Amino acid sequence: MIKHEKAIETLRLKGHRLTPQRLIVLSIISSGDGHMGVDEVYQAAKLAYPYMDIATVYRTLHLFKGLGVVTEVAIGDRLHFELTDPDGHHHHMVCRACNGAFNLSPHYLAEFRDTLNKEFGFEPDLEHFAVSGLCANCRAAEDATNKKEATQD
Amino acid sequence: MIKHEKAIETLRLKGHRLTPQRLIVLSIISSGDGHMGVDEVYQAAKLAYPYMDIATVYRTLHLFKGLGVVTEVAIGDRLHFELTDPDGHHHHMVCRACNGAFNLSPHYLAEFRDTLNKEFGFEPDLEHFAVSGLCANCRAAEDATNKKEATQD
DNA sequence: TTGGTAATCGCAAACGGTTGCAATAACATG
DNA sequence: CATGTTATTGCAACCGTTTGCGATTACCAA
Repeated sequence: MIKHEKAIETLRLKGHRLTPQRLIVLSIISSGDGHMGVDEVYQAAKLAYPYMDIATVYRTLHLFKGLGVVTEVAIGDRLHFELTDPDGHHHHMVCRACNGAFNLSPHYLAEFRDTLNKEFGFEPDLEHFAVSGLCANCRAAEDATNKKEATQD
Repeated sequence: MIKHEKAIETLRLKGHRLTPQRLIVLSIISSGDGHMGVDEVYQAAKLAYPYMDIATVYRTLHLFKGLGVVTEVAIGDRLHFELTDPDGHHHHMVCRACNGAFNLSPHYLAEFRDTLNKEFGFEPDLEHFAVSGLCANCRAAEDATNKKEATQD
């Protein structure tokens, strides 16, 4: 719970107000393990404070993100948030079949970033980075039932 | 306009119907150069066929995407579409400051994919891949006016 | 050419997420 | 502790995108 207090201090130092809503969202994110969907956070927050509004949840999460307290990761087409990892960032690989999320050490992205920097002067945003794809399990499963047809709406 | 006809044949072969709406969307995407925003496509389509609905545009683009006819690329938080490049894919770097999109040869992603494959057995979806970041111009501009405060909502 | 039928359409409502605005409340100051 | 200022809230409306549904229409077979 040290992170908790450090985040609160960050809030105060930057001149942001300490509202019950913010403390609730912070404690929910802190107590959950790993990334949480926005609605997960919202539902949990409503238990603690029934007037909680989804807009407040979004605003709070964006504020925390700007302060570096939480990290945003897009999983599928939904936003998820987790406490920023203090001992170095990690990234995610998200399987499009099973929706499983796997951590990816920044090491594997370092050379990619270097290349983009050198070749194009482009500085990629890798903090909030998730690579979509197929995990080893689902690849095996898909190879088994080998169907590759254009999906149709 | 060969792509055009090939795409039409793909539609028929897979058992999809050749509707005027689909042909219109196809010709718009074919005639535009590079990726187009959905609303761009929609507005152009309404000129050709005033009853065109935005839902139909989305459904058509998703169908084309499933067939490999067009490629989806998320720019900022909006979807864009372009004719699938037949001579090898390319990817995009999108600047978060100026929203400019720069093409990225697949070569620069190849080693990244190889690493993920080898280390994790993970096969990334790099077809519809855009790297967000800061382009060389905007980095220079940002260095000049050196402000780095937590953004606030 | 004429049906029959299922894919596709247009519409409207819903989704996840964002934003404008008036009311509220956190904090500083006296 | 009372007061003023201003950030923050809850609400409702909006955005881009998706989806359910009844009406339409492309396509196939007769």
